[in-house]
Amino acid sequence: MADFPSPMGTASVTADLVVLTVQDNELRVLLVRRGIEPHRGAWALPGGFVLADEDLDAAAVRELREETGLTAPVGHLEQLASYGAPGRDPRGRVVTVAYLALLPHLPAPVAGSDAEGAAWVALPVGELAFDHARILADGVERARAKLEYSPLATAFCPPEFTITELREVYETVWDARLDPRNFHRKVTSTPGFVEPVGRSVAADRGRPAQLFRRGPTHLLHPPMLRPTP
Amino acid sequence: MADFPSPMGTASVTADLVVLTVQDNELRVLLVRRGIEPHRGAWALPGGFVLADEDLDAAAVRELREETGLTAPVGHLEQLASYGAPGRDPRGRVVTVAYLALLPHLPAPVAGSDAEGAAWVALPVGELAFDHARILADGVERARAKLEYSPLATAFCPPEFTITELREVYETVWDARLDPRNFHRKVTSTPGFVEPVGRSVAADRGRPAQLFRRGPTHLLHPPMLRPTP
DNA sequence: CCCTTTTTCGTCACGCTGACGATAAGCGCC
DNA sequence: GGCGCTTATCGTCAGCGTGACGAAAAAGGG
Repeated sequence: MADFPSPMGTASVTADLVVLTVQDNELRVLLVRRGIEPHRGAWALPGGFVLADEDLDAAAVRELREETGLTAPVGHLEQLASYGAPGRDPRGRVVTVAYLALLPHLPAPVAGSDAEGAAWVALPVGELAFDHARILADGVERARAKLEYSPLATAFCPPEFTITELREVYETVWDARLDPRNFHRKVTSTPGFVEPVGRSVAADRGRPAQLFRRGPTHLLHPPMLRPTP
Repeated sequence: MADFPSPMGTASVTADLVVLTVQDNELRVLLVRRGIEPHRGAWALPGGFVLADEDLDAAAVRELREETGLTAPVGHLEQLASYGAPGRDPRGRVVTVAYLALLPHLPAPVAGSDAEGAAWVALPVGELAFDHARILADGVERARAKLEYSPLATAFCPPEFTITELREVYETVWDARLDPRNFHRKVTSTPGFVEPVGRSVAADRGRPAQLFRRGPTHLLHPPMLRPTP
C-alpha cells in the first residue's frame, strides 16, 4: 500500500444494493425512482453514502433496513463488487461498493428520503441511472451461479416452505424447468440442505405437501445442476 | 444512491494486490516490506492509491505492472473484495479494493518506491500490516475454490506446460495429492481445458511428456473435484 | 366414487469418478 | 544392446449421482 498524500484527492464511497426477490414466478429487483439530480426521475438501485465511522457491511445492512423496513435478520446479504470508473457519477469521484441481497417476498417497499418511490420491478428492467444496469446484471449473474452450489435459494423462501416452492424459486431464477421428482429426490437427499418441519400444508388442489426449514449446510455437495438448454 | 453532501467526508481509495504464484511446490504470495509509517518494516500486500482519473481495474493493472515488471498480459487478474472498516488504517479513512492475481513463476520481484523490498513468501506467512492477513486469507480461499470450477490453474503455468506440471499446481494450492492417471484423464477429456501443442519435452527421468496450452473454456463442466480428506 | 391434481417413491440406463493394473517411452549403466 | 528405473499414458471395473419416466399416495370436486 502506498502512502499519503494521495494522488487521487479523495472519493466518496457509497453502498448500493441489488435486492432480489421472487414473486409470482418472476425475479424482481428493488428499485427507487430518483428525486434529485442527476438522473432525476430515473430508476436506480437503492443505496447511500457510507457514514464516517461505519464499516462497509454495516452501511449495507443499514441501507437495506431503511429501504425495506426489515428488522429481523432474514434472507441473505453479501458483498458483490466495487465500481469506481472515473466518469460514472457526474458530480465527482464516487466509488460504489455493491451488495447483493436475497429476500423472501415482503410487503410494499418504503421510499427513502431522497427517492420519490420504490418498487419491485420484474426483470429485465429498462434503463437505470449511472452504471446500475451493469451492477444489476452482475448481481443477477452472481445469484444464478450461487443457487448451483449453495442452499441460498432458501433465502427467497419464507421460514417454512414446501419442496415445490423451493423448486419454483430455482425455475424462476434460472428461467428453466426442473423435473419435480428428481428435484425432490435431490433436495431431500442432500444432507443439511432442508429439514422437515413435521407438518403439512394443503394447497388449492392436489396432495398436501410437507413443510421444510433451511438446513445448516452452507455448501451443496454435489451441486444442484442447471439444465443444459 | 443518496446525494451530496456526503455524510462521510471522503475516503482515500487504494487498490491492493494478492499476487499468488507456485514455485518449488509451494504456494507463494508477493509481499513488500513497508519503508514508511505506519507499520514500517512490516510485511504488507503490494498496492497503492487509485489515481484521480483511473478506473479501479486500471489501478490494479498498473500496480501489478509496477511490482512485477510485467508487460505482456499473462496470468489472471480479478477483483477480490473491498475492505473499509473505520479503524483499519490509523492515518484516516481508507477503503481498499483488493484484487487477486495468479501468475506463473517470475524473476525476482521489483521493490516499489515506498517499499524497502519485495519477496515471494511461502504460505502461511506471519504477521502482516493493517488487515492484510484477512485479505490474503480471502484471496487464497478464492483461488482454491476457483481451481475447482475454472481452468485458472493454467494461470500458474507457463504458456506451454505438461499435465504433470498442471497437476502439481493443483496439489500445491489444495495441499492434496491427486492420482496422476485420473487427473490426466480428467484434464484431457474436459473439452476446452487444455489443447495439445504437438511437441514433447523430456524431464530428467522417465517418459517425455506432451506439451499443452490452455484451452478456450472459462468454466469446467463438470468441475474438478477436491479430494475429501 | 371416479376423476383430476399434486406430492412422493421406484426403477433403470448412462456418465463420471476413484482405485488400480498394464503398457509405452525415455534415461543411465554395464 | 540389454536391463532396470522412472514417468507418462492408456484400460478396466465397481460405485454413485443424475436424467428420464412409471407408479402409488393423498387430497378436493363433481
